[in-house]
Amino acid sequence: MPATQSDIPTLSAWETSTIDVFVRAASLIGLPRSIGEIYGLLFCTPKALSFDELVERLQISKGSVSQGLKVLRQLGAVKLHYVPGSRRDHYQPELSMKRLVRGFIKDQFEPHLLSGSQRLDNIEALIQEAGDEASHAHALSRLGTLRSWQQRTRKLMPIVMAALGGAKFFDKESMDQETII
Amino acid sequence: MPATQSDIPTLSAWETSTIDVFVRAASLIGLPRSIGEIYGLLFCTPKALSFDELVERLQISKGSVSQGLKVLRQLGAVKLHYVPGSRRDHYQPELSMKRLVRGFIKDQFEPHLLSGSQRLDNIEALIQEAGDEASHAHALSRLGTLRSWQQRTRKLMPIVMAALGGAKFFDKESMDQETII
DNA sequence: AACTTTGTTCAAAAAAACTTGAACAAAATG
DNA sequence: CATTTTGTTCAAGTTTTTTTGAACAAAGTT
Repeated sequence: MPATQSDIPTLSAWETSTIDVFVRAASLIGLPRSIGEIYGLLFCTPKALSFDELVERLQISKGSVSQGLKVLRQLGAVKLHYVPGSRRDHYQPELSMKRLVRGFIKDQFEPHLLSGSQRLDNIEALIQEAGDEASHAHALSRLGTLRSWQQRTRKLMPIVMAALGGAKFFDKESMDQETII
Repeated sequence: MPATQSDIPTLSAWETSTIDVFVRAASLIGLPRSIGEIYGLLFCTPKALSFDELVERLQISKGSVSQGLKVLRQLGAVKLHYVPGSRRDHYQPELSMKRLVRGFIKDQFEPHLLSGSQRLDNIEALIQEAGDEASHAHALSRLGTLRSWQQRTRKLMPIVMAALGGAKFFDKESMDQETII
């Protein structure tokens, strides 16, 4: 008894529009369309969706779904949801903006900041061994600017997270939306 | 007397590495390599550079430099610098992190947020006219989440700008780096 | 006015990013 | 253990983005 519950229900108008919002958002942060589609459909759907349901409803290839889910898991943007009686993995979207942002920063931003530090040290060495003494001062000054930017970016992250975690703390005007923390 | 001061001085090692940092940064925020190169070279150089100097030193086409400078001007990331006795435009980099970030947000981020509002209103309409009454509640709940995210993003921007404008206000530990505001 | 300098535009070429689908691995089932 | 189910991998194909360079416009020179 296969119990095939797959009618491949087509996407409704509001689902299509909502997915479109996520496709645009994905592209804004440099993620491919397919990832926006996957997250978008999970976001629209009340119950957890399986791999196959994503393939069928979005009409994209298994390869895209597999890779897309991999990235989304890594970002912490989707969670595995165990469904009793099914062998398939089921996925649900992470709905906490704070966690979504943290995942993105940790995965896509911080690594660049870190590797940046080493690069700047390397640049300092290159300036030292350069022949032209006259321009050392300027080069070192600019390197200082770069280091200052990097430091300030690092300090910004906790502030952003704090603002998302308890907006109350920073903004007395709006203790209203407790929906999603 | 043409006074041609163009030796096409080749890029030094530290300049190449520094430009590389900006190429990576550009790619991180979704801007093409050539824009990172242009800003990077301006950043490295003590004096303002002309269009031609950018073409020659970076060895990229006039088209790329023209388009790249256009975007950088729009972002407020480079400033025109008048050089007496020269008919050419000369450019200098914006060195204020706060202004750079503000330019980026204003130009690349806010437009999406704005158009987003209209899209969400449109989605609400689509939900209303949908046939399936049962799922209205869920759809509207998710729309609420989207609106909350949008609102929180909007509130985040001023906080970020404030943190960059006077980090003093948020972080008592570091009243040290007054270099670039 | 003819010529030169300076920079922009845009169609075509090149490069990069994304998607597909078939082959493959891993694990459950009969 | 053979078979089916479920999902991953990756080379090849497709699409999108970026770069190039030649034609063009605008303004300054002589």
